[in-house]
Amino acid sequence: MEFESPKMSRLPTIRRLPAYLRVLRQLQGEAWEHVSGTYLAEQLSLDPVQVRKDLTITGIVGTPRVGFMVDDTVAAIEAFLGWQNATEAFLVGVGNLGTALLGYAGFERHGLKIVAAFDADPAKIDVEIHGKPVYPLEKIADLAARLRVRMGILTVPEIAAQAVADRLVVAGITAIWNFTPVALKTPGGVVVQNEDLSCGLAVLSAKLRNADGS
Amino acid sequence: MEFESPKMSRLPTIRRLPAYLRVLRQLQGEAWEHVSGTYLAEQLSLDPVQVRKDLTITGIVGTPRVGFMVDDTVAAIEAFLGWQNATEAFLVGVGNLGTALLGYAGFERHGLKIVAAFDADPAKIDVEIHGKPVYPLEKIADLAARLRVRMGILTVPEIAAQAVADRLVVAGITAIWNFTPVALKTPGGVVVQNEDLSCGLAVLSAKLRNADGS
DNA sequence: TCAATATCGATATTTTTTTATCTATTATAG
DNA sequence: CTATAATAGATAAAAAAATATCGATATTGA
Repeated sequence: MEFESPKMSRLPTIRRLPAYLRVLRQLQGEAWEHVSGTYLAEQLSLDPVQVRKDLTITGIVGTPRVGFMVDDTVAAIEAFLGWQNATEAFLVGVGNLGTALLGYAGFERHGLKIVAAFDADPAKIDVEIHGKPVYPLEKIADLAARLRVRMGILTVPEIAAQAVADRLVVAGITAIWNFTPVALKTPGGVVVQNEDLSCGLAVLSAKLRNADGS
Repeated sequence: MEFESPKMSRLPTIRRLPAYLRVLRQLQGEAWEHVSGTYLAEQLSLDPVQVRKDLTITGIVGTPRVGFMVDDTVAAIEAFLGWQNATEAFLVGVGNLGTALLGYAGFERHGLKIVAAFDADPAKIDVEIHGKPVYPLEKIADLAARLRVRMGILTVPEIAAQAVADRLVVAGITAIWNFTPVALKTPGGVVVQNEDLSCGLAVLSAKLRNADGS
């Protein structure tokens, strides 16, 4: 017999949780008490069975003929993702994309708080961008240790990606949100989430070519 | 017996194609003639069998003991994705993220050319951002028809997402790259690719919580 | 109280994706 | 010219995910 690990992978499920959360928060604003999986499914163009199955990963249970308690479900998803209290993060690479992410207020609703940014370009140092201070790369290790920051957001040019990632790892960063297209090599124990825009563009291109190509 | 459609879905495969392309282009720069699936797999931390299987979707064939012709493989992937000649696109919503995307030069290597931007805010109209003109939303339909643009990049605030998407569809746009977290309702025949950052953040959060939580 | 219905949760089935195994081919070395 | 090793490609197996089915339960209205 095999013990059930409290959480197997279920990556597709995890990717859908923020969508549930978004709808649920809106319902909170409208003072709903309960919501059915069927309703969530309709809002998100998903299958009701899939919604219910996804929600089980958080441990929440619904009641027949009633649905799920809205507040409890929000709490369960947030707890599952660790979004109740914000994770502090560094952002490295204050280019177009890095600047945009620094200015995105929505992260705070997603348990993420960017506390400092870093860049190799001296011209960008010591100015604040969207209220966040920008430091030279050399300060990463020192600040990471002092502020106990463990997450890094990587928005540097492709050519610098691996070197900066190495620097983050040395500084004790254990989670990297990688916006470069580079497949980073990191030691075990460091988790990396790749966010390569070209993947999505490829899917869209393929769909488009297939939709009108034939 | 069942006919093989020339391309079944194979979405995960399609998402990996840009990564192969990136490595292959680098090899082109170093004047490699051939490359083995094994080498590509190493570079991208993938399984060699998966690489070979993925590449078959493009129709490219390799030769034993040699591998794949680099130039031919690049051409095959680009042809499969329709990236040989650029698709022209509109971008709607010139906020932080929209501005960043307007400034991203890499799209041109991915068969995408943003030809115009749109925004609801009068203060943003009639200025160029990263060399791209910004027009009011009202001009979408007219310009889409005249320039025969079929792809729209959606970077508006969540609250405006569905309305703007509707406007794009009316204007004849058939492909929407959706950077809002909204599950858009669109008529059949319109392809939508969602690029919700919070999905990736959720995965990273779950991995992180799981890595040190236990 | 009782029947009807909406809804959850569990189980089963199908589909998709990944991984493994095996065979055939071809460049290279002897 | 032959043996060997690296590699593609096909087939099969395993794992993961999506989808369907069914029984149980709680609310509603008669």
